[in-house]
Amino acid sequence: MLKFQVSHKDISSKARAGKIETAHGIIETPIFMPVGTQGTVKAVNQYYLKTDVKAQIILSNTYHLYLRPGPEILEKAGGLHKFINWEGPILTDSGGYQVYSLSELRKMRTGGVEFRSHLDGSRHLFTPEKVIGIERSIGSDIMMPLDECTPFPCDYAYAAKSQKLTTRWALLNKEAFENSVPLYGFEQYLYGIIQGSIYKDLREKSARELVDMDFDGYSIGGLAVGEPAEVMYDIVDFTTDFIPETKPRYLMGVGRPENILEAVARGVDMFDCVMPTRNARNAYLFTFNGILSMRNACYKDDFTPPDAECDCYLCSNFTRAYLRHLFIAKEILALELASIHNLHFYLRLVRQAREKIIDGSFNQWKNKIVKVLSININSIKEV
RNA sequence: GUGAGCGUAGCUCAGUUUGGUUAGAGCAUCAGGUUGUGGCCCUGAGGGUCGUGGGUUCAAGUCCCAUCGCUCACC
Repeated sequence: MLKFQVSHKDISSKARAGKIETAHGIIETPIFMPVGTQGTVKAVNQYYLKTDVKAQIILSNTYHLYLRPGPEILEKAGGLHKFINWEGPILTDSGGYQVYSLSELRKMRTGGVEFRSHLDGSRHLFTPEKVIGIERSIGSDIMMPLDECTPFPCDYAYAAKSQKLTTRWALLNKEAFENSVPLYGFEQYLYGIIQGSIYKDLREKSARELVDMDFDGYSIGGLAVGEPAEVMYDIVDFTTDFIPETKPRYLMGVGRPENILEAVARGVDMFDCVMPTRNARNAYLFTFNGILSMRNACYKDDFTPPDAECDCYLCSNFTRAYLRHLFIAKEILALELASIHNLHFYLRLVRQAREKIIDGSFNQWKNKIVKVLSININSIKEV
């Protein structure tokens, strides 16, 4: 069983601070996991990931790694950690999200999902057993089971049917997990993914069924797919009550900085999202004073750091004018610098959240900071 | 000098044959978006004396004349 210890609880919210112990290190929660779909956090090398971003765990993707480079290569390499030279923990998503996001290419079957590769059109079948096998080849510390991520909006009948399917698959995932062994000499763990769209009775049913199966942790999936943020918060708040306090809770694919803080307040411990890295590649910087859109012309001759209060590699060495120039010129360095900054920001955000939980001031701090996080700094300048 | 071709948005060009709503596209510029990631993609905006001048016509980017500029070929 995965070791997880909750050390502090916030008084005025459901926020908690804890530690997850894996073979590749301890993860202090709440935590944000940078997304490295194909065995690389896009545009950020492992050195900066460790030293500047201070990532404690990264996420990778079973679907993408299965198609390329393939499980055989990963096994020959001695697992993903060795292959990519990342010593810290790794969590793998199962491909359940790709079932949703690449939905034109797939067909749901009772036993699994049949899909066509987005790379070459070849046909493949993912079953719970197969996915666990691939995740054994990858050697991720924390594995996600195959699930179905429902879209939004999603009618009740489909959500109910899908939730039932995800639960059935969860059982098969668990069996496959228990009937297989790690390939690289260290323990791997398996979470359960709670589905049920925006319907509370389905969320409760899903949570209860999965908790009965006793997973190492519990993910909340199928959110942040287009529903209003308030609906997401409400479902998260409702769902975390059904997850044992002694298990880590992971809100998949979330989100904006303010989404993360609101979810921490509702009892979530783990997050991942493409936003800091994808938006970085689109010149969108997060800061504790708001958002900077670095392509904006107003930064053409702004020779101040992107965020004067940030000590990341970008902000302690370069100016807004230079970064804007790099983006306009489509230089690779722009993507790297902005990605480092945004990840640095996200990890600093959850680290601060943890500190505030520990010293008992989380909720007030959260309410104050959420207000400024989504402000566009450029629009303030013009007012 | 002679002949031919070309001048339409910042750039590259459609549209001219057969005159007919408010002259378009791609790129660029400017501004938004992006939630278990394809640097992709999506949305919106600004930008035009159709080289210039005259003529024909109800109507000209389109037809006619002149003129200026550029390119190529030949002297």
